[in-house]
Amino acid sequence: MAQIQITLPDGSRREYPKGVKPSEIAASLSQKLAKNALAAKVDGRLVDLNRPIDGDALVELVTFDSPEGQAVYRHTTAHVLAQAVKRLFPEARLTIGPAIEDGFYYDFDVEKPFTPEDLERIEAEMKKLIQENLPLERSEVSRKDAVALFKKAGEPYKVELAEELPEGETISLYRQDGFVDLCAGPHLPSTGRIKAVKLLSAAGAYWRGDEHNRMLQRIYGTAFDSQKDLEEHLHKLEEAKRRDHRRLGKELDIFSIHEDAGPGLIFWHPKGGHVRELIENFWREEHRKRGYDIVYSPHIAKVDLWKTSGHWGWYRENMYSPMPIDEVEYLLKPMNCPFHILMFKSQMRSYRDLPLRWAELGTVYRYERSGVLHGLLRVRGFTQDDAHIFCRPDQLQQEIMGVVDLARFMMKSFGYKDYDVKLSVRDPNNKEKYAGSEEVWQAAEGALVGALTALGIPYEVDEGEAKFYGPAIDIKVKDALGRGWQGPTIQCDFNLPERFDISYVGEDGAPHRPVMIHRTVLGSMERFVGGLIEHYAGAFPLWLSPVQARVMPITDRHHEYALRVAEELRAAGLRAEVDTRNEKVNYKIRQAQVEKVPYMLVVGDKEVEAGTVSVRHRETGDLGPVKVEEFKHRARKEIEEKV
RNA sequence: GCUCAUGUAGCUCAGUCGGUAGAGCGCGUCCUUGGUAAGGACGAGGUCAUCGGUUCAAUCCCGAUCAUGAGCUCCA
Repeated sequence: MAQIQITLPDGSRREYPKGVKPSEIAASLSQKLAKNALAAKVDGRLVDLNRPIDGDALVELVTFDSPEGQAVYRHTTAHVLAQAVKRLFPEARLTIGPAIEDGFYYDFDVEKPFTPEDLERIEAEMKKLIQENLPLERSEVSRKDAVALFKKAGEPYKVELAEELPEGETISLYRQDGFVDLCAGPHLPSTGRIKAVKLLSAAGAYWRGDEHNRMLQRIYGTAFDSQKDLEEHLHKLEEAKRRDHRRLGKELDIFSIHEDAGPGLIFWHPKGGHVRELIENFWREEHRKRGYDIVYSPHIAKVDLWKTSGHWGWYRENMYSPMPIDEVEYLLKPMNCPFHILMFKSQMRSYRDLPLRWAELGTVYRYERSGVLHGLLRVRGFTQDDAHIFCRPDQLQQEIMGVVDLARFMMKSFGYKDYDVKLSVRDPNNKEKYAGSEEVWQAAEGALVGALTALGIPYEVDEGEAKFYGPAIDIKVKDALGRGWQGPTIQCDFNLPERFDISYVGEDGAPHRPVMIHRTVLGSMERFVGGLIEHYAGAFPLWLSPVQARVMPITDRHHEYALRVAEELRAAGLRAEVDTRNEKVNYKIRQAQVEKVPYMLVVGDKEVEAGTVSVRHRETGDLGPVKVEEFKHRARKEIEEKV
C-alpha cells in the first residue's frame, strides 16, 4: 500500500498508509489525543475525523481547547437538537443551526412557539440521542439530488438553501440515524462524544434575519466537554445576571426610567448624578490637559441645517419629527457635529489655528425602536462625550495618535485592562456606498494605520465596518467578566467638511479643506456608566464612590465624636457621612455592605478616647483602628491612584 | 417594529379554578445603648399597569393599549 507523509504542527513528519483517517493519526500519537480530538485541520481545512487523507499533508488535530473545536462540537450538538425536535415535533421544519460564541442555536418553523416545558422535553430527548451514540455520516450529493431529497422530506427551507448553493460547490449531507441535514460540516464522529449540554432559551427570529420574512422559533443552547465546564459557564451567566446594571442601578439608587415620562429616557438620581459628575470632571480635566477646548451647543436646529449635513437624508430614521417654531421647522439633534462646524465657520481660519480640538458633553436624541431599548445601554436620549478635531491633512496622523493615547488612558483609568483594536474600512466590493474619492480614503486609512503602527498597537481589519463618510478605529473593551463592550471610536470624516464647504487659509494664501476627526472615548455617559456598574459589580473604586466613608457610632454617646470625624473628613475633600440611626453596628455594617460603601468607620469608647476610627473595608474587612489623620492620608492616596 | 412571556404595596414575590388581596425586606412609632453582614413590638402602605367587553359580580376570563424582559436588526 502506498505511503503518504503527514506533517504535524510541531514540524515532525510521519509516514502513514494512503487513505489514513485523522482519527487513526490521533490514535497513533497518544491515547489522550485519540480521546480528545474532535476534528482535524488538513492543510488548513477543517474536516471530519474519519475523512481519509489521500496525499502528503499538514495535519493538525483539533480539540475542545481551540475555538474551531468548540464550534464543531457545538455545531454537532445543534444537529442533535434538530433531531430531537424532529422526533418530538415531526411537523417542525428545519432551517439553520450554527455554532455561535459560547453555544449554538437552531431555528425551526413551527406553528406554536416552544414553551419552557418543551425545552425540557427536548433537552431530555437530546440526552437520549447522545446516549444512543449515533454515528454521523457524511455524504456528498449533486445539487439536484439534494433538492429532490429535501423536497421529498418536506423541508422547504433546506430546499431553498440547497438551490442557492453556488454552482460547483460540493454539497454535503450529514446523517445520524434517520435524521439528515444539509451541512458543510465538519462534525463529531458520533453523538456520544457530546458530554454536557444545556438548552438555555427560546425566542423568535426571522428567517435570514429579515423582518419581512416569516418568524421562526429559535432555540439557544450550549455544550461543553465536561459537566464541570458547563456548570462553570452557567455560573458565569448567573454572575452576569447578578451584575446587571438595571438591577444594581435600582438597588444602589443610581437611576430610574419612568413609564410616565417615556421609555429610553434616563433619570439620574443623586448617587448616579454624583458618579457621573465625577466622571465628567475627570473627563474635562483630561481634555484640557490635552489641548481640547470645551464647547456647548443647542439641542435643536432648523431642518435645513440637517439637510446640509446629510442627516435628513441618511439618518432620518433615527430622528424625531420636526417641530414648527415661528413657521420654521426645527429638529432635535441626533449628533453634535453640524454645530461644531457652524462654529468653525464663524470666522476665517488660518493653517496656524489648526488643529482645533472641540469637545462637548452633548446631549442628543435618537429614535430607537421600542424592542431594542435596554436600561442605560440603549436609550433614546443620551449625552455623548463628543469631540471634533479640525486639522490639516499633514496633522492627521499626529492627531489620531493623540486620541488613541487619550482613549487608552481613559480605559486604564476606569479599570479596563483588555481591549481589541479594530480598523473599520470600506467593504471592498461595494465602494459606491461611501462618500469621497479613492485618494482621500487611502490617505485616511494610511493615517489611521500609521498612528496604530507608530504606537505599536496590534489591530484587526474589519471590512465593511467604516462609516459612510470615512474609516475608523473602533476599540472594543473587555470588562471584568471578559465580555466585550463598544469602547472609544475615532472616525475620519471627509464628507461634512465638503458638504459645509469649510476651509482654512494655507501658507500659500489659498483656501484648503481641513480634515475632521470625530471621536468619543467613553461613548455616552449613559452607556458608559451602565458598563461601569457591571464591570465593577456596583462596587465603584474609591475615587468614583458617591459615598466614600460612613462613620458608625456604636451608641448615641459617640454621635458627637462621629459627627466631628465626618466633618474633618469632608474638610479633607472626602465624601463622608454618619449613620446616627438607633441601630446596632452589625446592622449599620450590613446596610453599608449592601450599598457597597468602600469604608466603614466604627467609633466607640476606645476610638473616642484615642482619637481613632476602626476601619472596615467592604472587601478586606476589619482593618483595625487608625488615627483619623492616618485614614485621611490613606484614602486620599487611594483616590489619587484611582484604584 | 415583529414573535413570545410578564405586569399584584417603595423592592422581591405569593395568591384568588370570578365574590375587591398576602409574605419578607424597606418605611414610621416605641422599647432596646448594642463592637464588625439583619435585636424586639406595633403600625402605615395596594382603584391587583391602563382602557374597554363578557358577567348579578372581574385583580382573575376575552380584546385593545402601554411598559418591561428574551430574541431578530442596528448603533453611543
